[in-house]
Amino acid sequence: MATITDVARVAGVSVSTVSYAISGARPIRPETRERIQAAMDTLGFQPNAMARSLASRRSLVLALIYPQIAGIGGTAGEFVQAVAERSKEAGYQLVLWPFRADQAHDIRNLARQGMADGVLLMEVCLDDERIDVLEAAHVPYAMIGRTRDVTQRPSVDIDFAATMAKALEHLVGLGHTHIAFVNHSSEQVDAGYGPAVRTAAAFDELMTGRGLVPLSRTCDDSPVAGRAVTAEILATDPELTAIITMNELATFGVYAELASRGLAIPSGVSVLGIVTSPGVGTLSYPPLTTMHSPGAELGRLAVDCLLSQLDPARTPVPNQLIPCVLEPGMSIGPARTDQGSPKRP
Amino acid sequence: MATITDVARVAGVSVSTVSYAISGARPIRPETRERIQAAMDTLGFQPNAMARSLASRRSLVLALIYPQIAGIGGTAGEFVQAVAERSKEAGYQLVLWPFRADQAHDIRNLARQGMADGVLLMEVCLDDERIDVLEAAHVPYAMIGRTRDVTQRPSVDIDFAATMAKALEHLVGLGHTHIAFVNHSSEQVDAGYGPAVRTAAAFDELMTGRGLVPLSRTCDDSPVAGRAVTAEILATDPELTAIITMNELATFGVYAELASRGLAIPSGVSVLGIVTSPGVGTLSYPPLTTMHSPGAELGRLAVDCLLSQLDPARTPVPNQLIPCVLEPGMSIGPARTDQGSPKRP
DNA sequence: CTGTTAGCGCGTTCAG
DNA sequence: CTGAACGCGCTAACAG
Repeated sequence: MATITDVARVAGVSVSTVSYAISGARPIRPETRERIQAAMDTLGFQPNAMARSLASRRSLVLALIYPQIAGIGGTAGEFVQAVAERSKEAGYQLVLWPFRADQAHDIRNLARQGMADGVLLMEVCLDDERIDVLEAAHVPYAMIGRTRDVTQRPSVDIDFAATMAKALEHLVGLGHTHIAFVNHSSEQVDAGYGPAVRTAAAFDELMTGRGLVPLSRTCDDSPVAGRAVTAEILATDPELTAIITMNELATFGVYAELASRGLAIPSGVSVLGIVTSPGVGTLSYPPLTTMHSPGAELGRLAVDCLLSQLDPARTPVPNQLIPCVLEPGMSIGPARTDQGSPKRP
Repeated sequence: MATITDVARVAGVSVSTVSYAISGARPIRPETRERIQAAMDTLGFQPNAMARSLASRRSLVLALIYPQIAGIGGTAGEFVQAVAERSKEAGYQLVLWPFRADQAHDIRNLARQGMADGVLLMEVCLDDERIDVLEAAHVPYAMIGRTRDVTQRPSVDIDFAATMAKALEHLVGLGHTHIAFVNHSSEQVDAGYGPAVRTAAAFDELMTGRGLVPLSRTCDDSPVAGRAVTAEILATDPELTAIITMNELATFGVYAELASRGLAIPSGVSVLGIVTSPGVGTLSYPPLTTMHSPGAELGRLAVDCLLSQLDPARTPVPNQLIPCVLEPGMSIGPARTDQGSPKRP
């Protein structure tokens, strides 16, 4: 493996000249630069990443801390992909740190080893000890999600309130007044999982604000649980005409339960999946109308947000909230009026 | 940030003693060891990863080269997760290198920078130039998938032939003789994408071997394409009673097309999804019977396979082929005999 | 515009 | 069992 010293010798210059030719941190005479380039080419020189990092005190590596990449839909996958690609564009590598939210100290210790210049946190909870630990250790970070206090901590997130507002506007505009919301599991709500908490809060507030009765339910992330909660919802409000789900797996159960009861979509009940991965709508029949997460955009923004802290020269990236994007399907229609249609048992 | 020198000073020993206490490469008197440990604790010492790598010439980092993590189902996500966790267990970090298969030289150059000790290749093609480039550069690697020549190159893979054999055995045992296979897209077949090529070959051979007529079709990865190919298949063989799909997105289209024709599953047509992600079966109604990819197991094995090359002391991991695992659903039944049932138009 | 050189923090010989 | 010292390959003063 050729070193910078080899290049310098072959090119007939000093090592610092080679170093500066590579970094461009100081002007080099074109003629010299060409000799150096030729030497690098013939030697197949590639700068040693470790030596470079040790000397410069910058690893050019970002760490992505995540609890769970797998799972249906690939929202997380899409996000990870965007993060990796944006990092590469910016000249950084991305390492994966599979830590749970309660392993804040392991994260801190790893960060202290200088392997990464900054960390990206996914799935931030309302009260997230990782944030405190990272701030105490002066580790640059950016989070996807938000803690409870919406202070000026670096973050990007989905605008859950705006997403719910758009969802309700759409449905109410079609005459729906009896609308249910199927959330993530109660465990996730209790754990302070931001999306679950914020969206439920927005649903309650917006429904009440419109003089409507919010029917909100938590639901385990599974089709089976989705079926059960649908049955329970229909029993609770026989007038129900629309269901908003924020639980992809459960949504398949919602479809199944409605089908087994002979309730057509959308003529019997309209269904709207929010905060979904792109494309999941097409997996159902009739195609589910969705508002999908802007995963790729969030990924890019998160990287930019973190990089703007690492390099003050970069234009700072403000905290951004991005609403989900409506992806029309065929699962939403006007509210059923029940005129002449058989009552459900 | 405390360094090893600080620890040595506080503990009243030399730096090399601290180093050996950490690595355990040479015996240290218990008393001394304790003083060192105490010093490390009070200083919150964490060894600098870059300095360590530079001196030891080992980065303790593995690189995962992937073309596409996103996509429905999360097979890739499950795999990535397993790789990251196994790496961590083994004391390695995992970096993501988002390169396409045709960027072999970029991969080589990155590897030469010494950022990673070895690379993992996903989605290997039958003729994969990355393998040649990596071997020429003496970069340790392990691949998920196989090249055309099944030589002793380090790899782990799904046993597509065995998977198809089990699938056919199951269906034929239930009386099915008119069986179709829905593959990935023709682009992927033409590109030499291993799973598509090997499984199709196995289908043809096994069907013919049983004296049956193989009806094999490529299909774009989308529900729409799945619908179209299902219609075409049914027109081609009106006696068809079973469909094997290796295309998750298309499978949703298969279901939709069958439903729209009033063909019940499984009484009209049985459907078996192979090489799926775990859990997708439950997304359909009736639940799809699947044979899901052993993604997590493959991930762990791939890491072990690579590590066994980096550290000759490890027990070598042989190339392994793992068949998919049957996950019973409700989409398979005995073959329809057509006695008394209305003929399709 | 270019060269010299002192570190960056740690691993690992070689002496003791 | 312990310590001193060199080197890993490169960056970034400082000196011309």
